[in-house]
Amino acid sequence: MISLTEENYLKELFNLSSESGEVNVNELSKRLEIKMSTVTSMMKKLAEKELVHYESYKPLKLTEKGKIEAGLIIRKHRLTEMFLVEKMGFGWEDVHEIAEQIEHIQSVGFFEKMDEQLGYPTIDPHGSPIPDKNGKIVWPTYSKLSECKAGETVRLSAVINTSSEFLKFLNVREMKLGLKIKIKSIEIFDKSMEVSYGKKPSETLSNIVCERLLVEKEGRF
Amino acid sequence: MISLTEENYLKELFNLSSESGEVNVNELSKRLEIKMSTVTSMMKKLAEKELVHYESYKPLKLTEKGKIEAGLIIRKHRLTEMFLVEKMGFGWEDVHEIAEQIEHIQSVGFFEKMDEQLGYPTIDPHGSPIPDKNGKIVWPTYSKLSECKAGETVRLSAVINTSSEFLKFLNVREMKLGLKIKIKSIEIFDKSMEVSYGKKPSETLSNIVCERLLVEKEGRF
DNA sequence: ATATAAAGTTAGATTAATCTAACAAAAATA
DNA sequence: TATTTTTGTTAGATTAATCTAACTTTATAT
Repeated sequence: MISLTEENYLKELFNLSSESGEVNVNELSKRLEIKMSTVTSMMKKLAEKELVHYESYKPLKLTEKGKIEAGLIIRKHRLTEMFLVEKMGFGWEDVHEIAEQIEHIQSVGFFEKMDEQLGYPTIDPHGSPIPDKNGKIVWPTYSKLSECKAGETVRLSAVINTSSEFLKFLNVREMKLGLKIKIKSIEIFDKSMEVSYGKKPSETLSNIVCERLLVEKEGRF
Repeated sequence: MISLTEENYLKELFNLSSESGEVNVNELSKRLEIKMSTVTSMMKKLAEKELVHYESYKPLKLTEKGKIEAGLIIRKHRLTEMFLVEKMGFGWEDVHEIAEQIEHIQSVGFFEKMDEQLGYPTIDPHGSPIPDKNGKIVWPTYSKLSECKAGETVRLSAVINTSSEFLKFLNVREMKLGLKIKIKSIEIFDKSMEVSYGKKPSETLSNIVCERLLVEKEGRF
């Protein structure tokens, strides 16, 4: 049995390793807001349970079993977010906090019903892929908007940061997933971008923002 | 702040006192499947927090504050059960276990959305009243079917036991809330009742069952 | 009314999850 | 390379929630 606390460690390990590859105790500690000493002892416990490969002073790694368990928790989180947006009328900026709690509900039927009612979605409201019933996840090949070139037209496919402040920022600018964005020019000095999209003929997006927007390049035709 | 564990004690205290009036440590202990010694120490803790009136060897009583807090938890439980049945397609026999978990979710918006989508319901799928936003509850004046007389026609308004076995028993017999039931006769020996309802011209219900069915007497006309 | 049973309490131990403080290893820098 | 900083570990304490075992109070039954 995996405790709620252990679930949180597994989930953050999973998230951190998809973001930054290698995960160390310090990073995990900061992310969970739990002291390093506590993280170390929890890693030993999770290693006992064969959910984590742990060696002193080495980077942390989930075992295959750990990845699956983490994937299943993230599946519950993302299905919940989708349900909250699609079926309950929440904005994408309000769902994270609730999903953080509902992801720990133990009930196969509950999440199966959500999945079914949503028509078996594969991405959540922020564009992140939803792991399948076996906990497996496939990340589509998105690029950061910040890495695109002037003149390109791209489609907004996901957002990296799901903080409600960032999402509200996007709301104000009428930016949502699926939006077609044209990159008009890039300021070399600060890498800010002048773009057009929807009804907006010209908006400037800072590099900080562009780093957090994932896009797909439009087939040229 | 009230912990999840404390919430469970408050809720069971509330439920037991509406069922049986006075609540003692032993009953609460059995209901929560927690040893009496643990219950005693938790009662002292809840008394510290002014949620329970506690005196050694005396029956347990919620304070006004404790009743409100308990009412708010039960509100979340019953709104959830209603949501699961009405909006997610669960049967009334499957919702208790899930609601036991979701009742602990901390999010005002989540339960407000449920309430709104359900049209501000006042009873849950088992006929129990849903406490209002202030944690206040009003029990309608139901009678037990077992206390009715032969010849009476009554309407099934609530079920006392929400165990999935009992509810499945009712499902098999096509009994659901709102059903009009005619009491044809009562067997004096074991107090079982011969009744008719819906498409069933004659069914026998044991006293055990009749004790768990709450009904409203139909206005005679 | 006294003995027995049931209910309730107290003391002390246990477990999970956390912390602080001291120490050790690894990485960065002078 | 030697020193300093950062990162990681260990040891020991703390808190919440639980338990067992011993004891006490209240209720029940002869």
